[in-house]
Order: sequence, then structure tokens, then C-alpha cells
Amino acid sequence: MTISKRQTSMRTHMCGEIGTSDVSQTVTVCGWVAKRREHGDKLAFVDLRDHSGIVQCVIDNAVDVRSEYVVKITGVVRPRPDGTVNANLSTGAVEIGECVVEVLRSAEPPPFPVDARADDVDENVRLQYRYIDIRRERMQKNLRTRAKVNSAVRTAMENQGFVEVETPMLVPSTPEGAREFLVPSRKEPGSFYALPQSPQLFKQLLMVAGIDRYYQIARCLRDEDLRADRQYEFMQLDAEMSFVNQDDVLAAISEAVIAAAESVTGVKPDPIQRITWREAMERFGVDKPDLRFGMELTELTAIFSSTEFKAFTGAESIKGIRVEGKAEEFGRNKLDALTDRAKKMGAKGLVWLKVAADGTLESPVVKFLSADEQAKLISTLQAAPGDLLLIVADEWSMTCEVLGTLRNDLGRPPVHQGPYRYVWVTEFPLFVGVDKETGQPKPGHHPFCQPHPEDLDKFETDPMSVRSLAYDLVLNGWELGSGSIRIHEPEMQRRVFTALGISEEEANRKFGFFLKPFTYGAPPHGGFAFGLDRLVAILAGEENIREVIAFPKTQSGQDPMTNAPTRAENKQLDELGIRVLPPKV
RNA sequence: GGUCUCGUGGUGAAGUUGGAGUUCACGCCGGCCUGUCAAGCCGGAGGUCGCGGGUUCGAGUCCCGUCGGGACCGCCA
Repeated sequence: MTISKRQTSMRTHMCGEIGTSDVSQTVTVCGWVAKRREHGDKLAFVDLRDHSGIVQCVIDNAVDVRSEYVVKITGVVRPRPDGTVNANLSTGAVEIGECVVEVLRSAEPPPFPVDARADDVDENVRLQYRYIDIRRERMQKNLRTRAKVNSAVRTAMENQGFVEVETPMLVPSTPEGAREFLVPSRKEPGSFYALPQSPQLFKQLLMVAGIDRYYQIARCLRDEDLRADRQYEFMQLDAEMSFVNQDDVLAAISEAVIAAAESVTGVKPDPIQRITWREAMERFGVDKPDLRFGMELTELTAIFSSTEFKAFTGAESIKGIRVEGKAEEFGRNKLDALTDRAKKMGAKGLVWLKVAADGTLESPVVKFLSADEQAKLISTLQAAPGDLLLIVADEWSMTCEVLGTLRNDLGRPPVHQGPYRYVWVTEFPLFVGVDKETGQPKPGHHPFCQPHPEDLDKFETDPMSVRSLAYDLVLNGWELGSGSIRIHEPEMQRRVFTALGISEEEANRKFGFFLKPFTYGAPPHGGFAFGLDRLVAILAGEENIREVIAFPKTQSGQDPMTNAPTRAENKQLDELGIRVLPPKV
């Protein structure tokens, strides 16, 4: 039993752990009154709750205890009388009788029921009274799941020789990447620290420093708009290793993720499969594929190589998805909505076809397709009567992205719904897109990422096709985290900066403190970071990371409980040399 | 920055074609009740329908604005 560890001077047992083996023992439990059921002056039932569960206490005299009073009850454990066992309660076979009740603290009635009914309460109210919300079984379970994951991750990393090193929270601002939180310097008015978006620079310097294997359960901060899977501050398992290749990193991180999952679910996940970025885009149209369902993108370009259908002629890439059995369900309105969705993403259009009962195709565009094209379309997509077929013809990346989005819209289950499908996505492109202002390529991951050794010859001639040694870990369509093998040679770093259009002067100004150490002997190294909030949410069966964070912010970045952020006193601002502009009209 | 959506006693909801702050469940307060268990019965209190403006004889309901919550897009190297 775990009871002894939780025994204190005030209690002998936890409420939820009392069972038939304790019968006839005198016990003392402490907790909150979950429910009181009175039957006149001579009998009352009090359900007492602590984080372990609920136990029924039988009171034989009048006592004024109400919802959420904090009480200490001493009594004798006894089996419940025949016919009064409560199968819905883990302690339902027994009760505590002959109770002596001591009220430790009275309480106002709670603003919402402290049980599963509060799942329906406005989240803002739950957050305003988070300390009551957390009394509930769901939140207790979620926070304890989180602790289990943290613990399993730590153990897994320690077992592999990783050393925990804490990196600073007050760091220099690096304008690339996510928007940062700034902290004014009092000693040097006008100067600012930034709160770290990640320990990226420091952990690489720890490799230069010979730590060899670093990890940290690190708080990271990004001042970007919030979402179901994003908070201003979030926790990452951050790790970095020296003298490794990509396989070494993936193996080490997999170990931690698998340990975390097993600690919560009790089931050890299979080895995590891998897919290249290119294949993920080809088959799923996204770089964070959800492998739990089919509806994969099917290549159709060859079929329409000499088509008469103008929308398809000359298209770089034509792909389709088969939405099984949905032909009837999708009337004109829904199809128009899908088309709008595709167009808003930048596609020229969306072609839809329905497979009729006799196996023929029905669509406004079917008259433009030859019999041969129609036959090949049906066979390639393995279409059957009742299916809806969606086709996009555009540039390769547009075709993939649009169909990938439609695939998720039409088929993706809630993120926490089993099974858990982990996947490593490797070989991300080194550069993604072009900066609108400078016309230079933008880094796909970050500018310290090692280019793929097979693509070095294309570096200057065709930079957009250069792959990198960067990789993401994806679970059920959520990006858990990403990492890469880093550049450790200053010459290679210069090449990448040049490709990004960053001059030597600019590089030294922005990253000087980071680049100089690399001239003193940097080992080959690589690392990874994955978001613990997201992993815990999925493992806890939640689809919102706020449910696994004790005190999260709302979508607008506020805390309804503390009212943060609050206005600063003028005195504080004066000391910091800061003046606040009047609000914009 | 944008699209969509929600806002009605402490909580969750309903509120029809614009016709009195109306209704339901839970909670709360008081009473009754010796085996209940999200107890039962009786009684009671509790609301500036988020806020502001407009249309109207009359607005929870229609219109405009605004504030707040949520989902998503942008953004998140």
C-alpha cells in the first residue's frame, strides 16, 4: 500500500484508498465535503473527497458541514449493509462509521459543481476559479499524468547519460523566429532582455563546452497568438548530443517518448516509424501527417498528360483523394464550401466527381474527360459507387497542401482518439519560401541546420531543392517537436548565411556571441526538443493543452484568476525608464 | 490582422412571428425525513438577458458598434 507515504500527523489514510482490507480499523481522513445527504437529526452521509477519491462517512448526529467545507473525520471502517454497495465508487464496498467530525475550515458554496458536471461550465469561469477546478478528478488526473510524463522523461534521459543543465531565462534578444517577450533592464534603461523562445543557442554552446549530452525540461516563451495547442509559455524536453548522427538523436529521443507514453498508458508503443518530408507531402499533403486514417493523396498527373480538360492541362501536379461513401452526403452547398476552402488556400479550383451506382462518374466536368481518363481515374483511386472524388491540379506544393487540408477536414478524428501513431518526419527542406522583403530564401528550421550531405552540390545552383538534416516528431497529426543535426564548421555556416542573404557583418552582429565559440573547437552535434504539454494532452485524452496546464492563459493571453497582465505603476515604469504611449485611436 | 461562433439568476439550458424577466434542471437558504449515494418531499431567495446605441407603441429576440470566451487562418526560424 502507498498509504504510509501519505500519512501525516492529521490523517492515517487517503479517502480513495480505503477498502475492505481496512474493515474494523479506526482511520482518520481529511478532505473536502463533496456531498452531504441528511436524513433527520440522527443520520447523515458525508462524501469526503481528497485527490485520491471519495469515501462515504456515516454521521449519527447533527453536524453542520456543507459543500467544500474542509473537515477531518475519524471513524471505523465497516462493510456497507447489504444492498447499499455503490459500484460507481472505488470505495463503494465500505464506509466509515461512528464518525467524529472536526471542521477545519468552513467554505462558501463553490461557483460550479466540483465534479464531472463542471466539464460543461464556461472555461473562463473554470479558469477564474482554477483552484476549485483542480479539485476535480479530471484535473487531478491530468496534472498527475503530466508529472508521470516528466518523471519518465527524466529517467529515460538520465539512463542514457544525459546531464540536466539549466539555462538562463534572461537572454539576449534574437529577432529571428518567434516574437519574443521583452524584459526591461533597470540598470541600463532602454536595454532589454528577452525571455527564451527555446534554449537553442545555449544548448549548442554546452556541446562546445564538452557536456556531451545535455537535457532540460525547459520553459519556453513565445509571444505569438494562442491556440488549442499553443500557450505563451510551454514546456519542452530539450536535448542536445555530441558526436552523433541523425539516427543517434532519433533513437535517444524515441526512448524518452516511448517511456513517457508507457508510463501513462501502460502500453509500450512500437518503434516509431519514419517518413521523409517529401513522402509525407506526397501522401498526406502535410508535414505533420496523421497516420490514423487513410484517404491518402493519389498521384494522377500521368493520367491527364494529354487531357483536353483545360483546368488540368499543363498542371505540374494533379492529385486526388477518395472520400469513401460520401457522394450522397455532399450536396451542392457542401461541395461549394469545399471549393471555397481550396480557393482560399490559393488553389485555382477544386474538381469533384461522384461515383454513381452504375460505376459511372457524375460531375459538371465529366464531359471534358475522355473515357480512358475516366476509367483510369476510377481504377487508380480504387473508387466505388457512392464515393466522392476530389481532384486538385496546380503546382506540386499547392496541390499537396490543399488536398492535405481537405483530407484532414474530412477524415481526421479528434487528436486524442486512439490509436497513437507516432512518426518521425525527416529530410525537411533547408529553405522554405522566399522572404517577401529581401527576396532571399528563408530557413526551413533555423539557420544552424546542417544541409543534407547529398545535396551540397545543389547549394548554389538550386537552393530550394536542398534537403536538411532536420526532423520532426509527429503524433496523430500534432507536431510534438523538431530537431536537427547542427552546423559545427564555420565555413559551412558562412555558406548558409550567404544563401540566406545574411552578410558577415550582419551575422557577427546578430549571432556573434554564438558564432565565436564555434571557432574554438565545436564537436559535431545535434539535438531535439519536443513539447510536453502536447504529448501529455494527447496521452491524457484531452484535445486542448490548457486542460493539462495548472494555470493557463486564455486565447487573448489573459489569466482570468490573477487578471494578468495588469498595468504597471508609474513608479515602476519611471525606474525602468519606460513611457507608455496613449492607446491608438 | 482576418473568418466563424457563443454571451439569459451561482451553474447549465429553453425562450416560437418582436408582446410583462417567462420557463426547466442543478446549486443556494429554510423546514421535514434513520440507509442515502449527482437522495426524496415542501417552501423560499436570487437576473441591468455582457455593454452602448438604433429601429419600434413595444427588443432577450431585429440592426449597428463594442467588450469578453472559444475554434480556425495569418503568425508560431
